[in-house]
Amino acid sequence: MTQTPRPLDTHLLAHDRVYRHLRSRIMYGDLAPGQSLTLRGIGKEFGVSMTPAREAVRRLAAEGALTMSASGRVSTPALSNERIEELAALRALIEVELASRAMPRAHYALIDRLQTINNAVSEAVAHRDAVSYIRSNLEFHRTLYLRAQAPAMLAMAETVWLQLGPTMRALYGRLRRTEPPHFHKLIIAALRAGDEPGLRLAVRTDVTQGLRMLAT
Amino acid sequence: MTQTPRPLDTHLLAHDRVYRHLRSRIMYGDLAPGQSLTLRGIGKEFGVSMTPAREAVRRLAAEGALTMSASGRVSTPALSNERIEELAALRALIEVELASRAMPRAHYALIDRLQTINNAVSEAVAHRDAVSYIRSNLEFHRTLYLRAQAPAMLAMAETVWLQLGPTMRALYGRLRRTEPPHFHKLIIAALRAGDEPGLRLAVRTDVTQGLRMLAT
DNA sequence: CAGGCTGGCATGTGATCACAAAGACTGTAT
DNA sequence: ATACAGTCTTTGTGATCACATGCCAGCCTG
Repeated sequence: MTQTPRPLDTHLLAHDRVYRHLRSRIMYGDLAPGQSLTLRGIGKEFGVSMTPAREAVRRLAAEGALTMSASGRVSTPALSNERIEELAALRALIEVELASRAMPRAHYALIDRLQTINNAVSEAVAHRDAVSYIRSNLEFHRTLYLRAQAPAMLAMAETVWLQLGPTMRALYGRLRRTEPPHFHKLIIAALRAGDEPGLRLAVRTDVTQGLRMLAT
Repeated sequence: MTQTPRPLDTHLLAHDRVYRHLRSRIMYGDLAPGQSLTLRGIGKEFGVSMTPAREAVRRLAAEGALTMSASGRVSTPALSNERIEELAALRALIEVELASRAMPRAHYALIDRLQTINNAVSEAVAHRDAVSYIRSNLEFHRTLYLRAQAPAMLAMAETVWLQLGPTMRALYGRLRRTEPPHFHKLIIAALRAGDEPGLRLAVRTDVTQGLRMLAT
């Protein structure tokens, strides 16, 4: 490692840059479900050839963030209700465990940061900004789970978020809510009180509730 | 190479063929932890160019089945004890849920098949064949979980198996056990009795026990 | 006007190449 | 004998190209 000539963009490898950008877009709901992408289009957009575009796309597809038709056409996935329920259950399982592991290490500074992030969530809800809402909501969860010191579990949770990204966008886009996130307050309260069963319940409910209203 | 000379192999796409073969090798412990691979070597072995080899490798790396150094060198991962503990916890979480969901649909035919597979497990243990042991052991679990009708969860479980593959190989390779798998019998018994809490406990124990003896 | 067919365009796949960087190896000096 | 330096080989990366395939529009026919 001589010296990276680029202070921004930690990894300067083309395929990684493309991967990260696309991943963000998908996870935070910039792309609607069913939207299709082309390798040449991605390449042109990022100023690279098809090769790194293909690697990024295949990686995303492997993580379930994109689906590939038999002919190799890629598009953002349109999830069935069963799939959504399953992914919600997975979120509940993993994230409850992460929260539980994070709790003993959650100091006041962390809780304050969660509070701050949660204000951003409320603001996004008030402005009906779906992308900001998803982004700050996930940041709230990630900030808490980071304290669990369980990178493999966190990676799994993020993979699930990734798969739900376009769907969440579609969901919150047609949502008329303006009330701030109630269950986040419960999470913070349980954290403050050191109430582990309460924390588990609050996380499970928060994670499950949003997806429940998908049942058509 | 205009026409693939191979009528078998359901998917005739080069990168997919390479991916599947490598994945099997890793998951079933054909490769020791820390073993390094080269793209040109893989390409030569499968008779393809570097391009599909790279895609297969990157996909495996994305799934945690291979690690890539900063310079892009790939090798099978040597897991830390914390990582192993974490992955074991993940297995417990997900597989207990899968077993629980599979139980209501577990008919006699399924239990018989589990019994048969378990005999293969016993035989592999008796012959001290680590690869056969891992393969039939995972087949036992997969057969049960398939009944849960939860493809996303099963995929996650398999990803964890994949990450643990080389480590399990190293573990069972230096194991001197010859007794047949006790906890599998408990699982089958709980299934027969319709004892859901017992099933959860049996699965959790079976999944956890093997990795416990890793704590150096 | 409807339905099927054909031709052309768009798109993914895999091979090959040039290049850069990382590692290994060898020879030398201390 | 060991440490260092220079080179030579190995290896990953990304661009480009040829090719096969799938999709779609427009046309023709009934």
